[in-house]
Amino acid sequence: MKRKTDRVDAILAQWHQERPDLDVSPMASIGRIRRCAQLLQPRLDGCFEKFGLSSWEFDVLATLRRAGAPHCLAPTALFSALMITSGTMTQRLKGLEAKGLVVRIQNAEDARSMLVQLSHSGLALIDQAVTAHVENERQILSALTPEKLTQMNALLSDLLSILEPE
Amino acid sequence: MKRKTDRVDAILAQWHQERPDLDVSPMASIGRIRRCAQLLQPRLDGCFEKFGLSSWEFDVLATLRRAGAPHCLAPTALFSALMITSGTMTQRLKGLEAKGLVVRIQNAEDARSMLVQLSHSGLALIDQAVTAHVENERQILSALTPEKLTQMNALLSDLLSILEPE
DNA sequence: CGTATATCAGATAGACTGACATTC
DNA sequence: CGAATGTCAGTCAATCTGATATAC
Repeated sequence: MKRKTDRVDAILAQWHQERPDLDVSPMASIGRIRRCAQLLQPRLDGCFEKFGLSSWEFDVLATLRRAGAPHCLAPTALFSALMITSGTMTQRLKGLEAKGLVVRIQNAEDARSMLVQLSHSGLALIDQAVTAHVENERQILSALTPEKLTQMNALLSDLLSILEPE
Repeated sequence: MKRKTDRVDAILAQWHQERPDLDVSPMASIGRIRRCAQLLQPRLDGCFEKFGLSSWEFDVLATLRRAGAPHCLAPTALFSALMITSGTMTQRLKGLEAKGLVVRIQNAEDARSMLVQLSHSGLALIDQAVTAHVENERQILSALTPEKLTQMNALLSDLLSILEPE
């Protein structure tokens, strides 16, 4: 049984026609990963918006939440985890603090460093948002069988191991 | 044989610890797709830069190149294919025209419409860049077996069919 | 002294919206 | 006239860089 063709197939066919000298097969996997991510983004954003959050706001709050009680991390830990620069982190935290979702407290053990902590409302909000987010993701994936998802995870994990800085 | 754990596994473990009430399994697939795309981006950009191109410049030129001789499309066709607004397309074309990579010509069949065409240097550049791009992608994927790539394509294609607007 | 932490100001790149003129 | 095409000006959100102050 042949699978349905998607737009990446159409692009590959065009390249094959125009550049028969090239073996463009690597475009198939990488193109699909990128296109999936691109199409996923607005679907996820739609859920975040219901909680007044943007994607990056969700990321910061979720990172703090995952860290466990007392839900605080230093800015350095945050921007390292989120793969952004320190200056960007400062900007993000300013915004989240203005919304009352995080508070900045002094780090008793190192006066250079701050600790960013989820506020009560920040904690309550991210807990609700994560619940909805996972449900949204579940809904998006509901058309795929558990077996396929398991396979996909294993394969993507292989790729991720290659891509991740060691 | 168990697969190597990646950072997504670590995130899932944190969520399991902190929110045992949630079944976060959908995060595994979607998280990996997004993280792969995120890590892939700079790897691809690095190749484009060798040709003085940004990612979006490459996208526009590649779309024109794939269309086949005479390598011209209307702006409307371009921004639809690239999923951006018309205003953004105008900006992009202005930049590419300034670099001499495309030319704008009148559409003889519809005076409202323009045709954007690859210039000689634009064609030569994108042909070189695509060759290098595919080789770069091939190198990135070289650690995965052809069988795994085939499986991954089939699974991602299933997901893409769900995500793509019909 | 040299390194690490965090912040800030300024610059930048990229995108979007809404108004517009033109043509179908 | 209503719809479509492309352009433009203006705005915006998000990022980065480099300089700075402080503390280890």
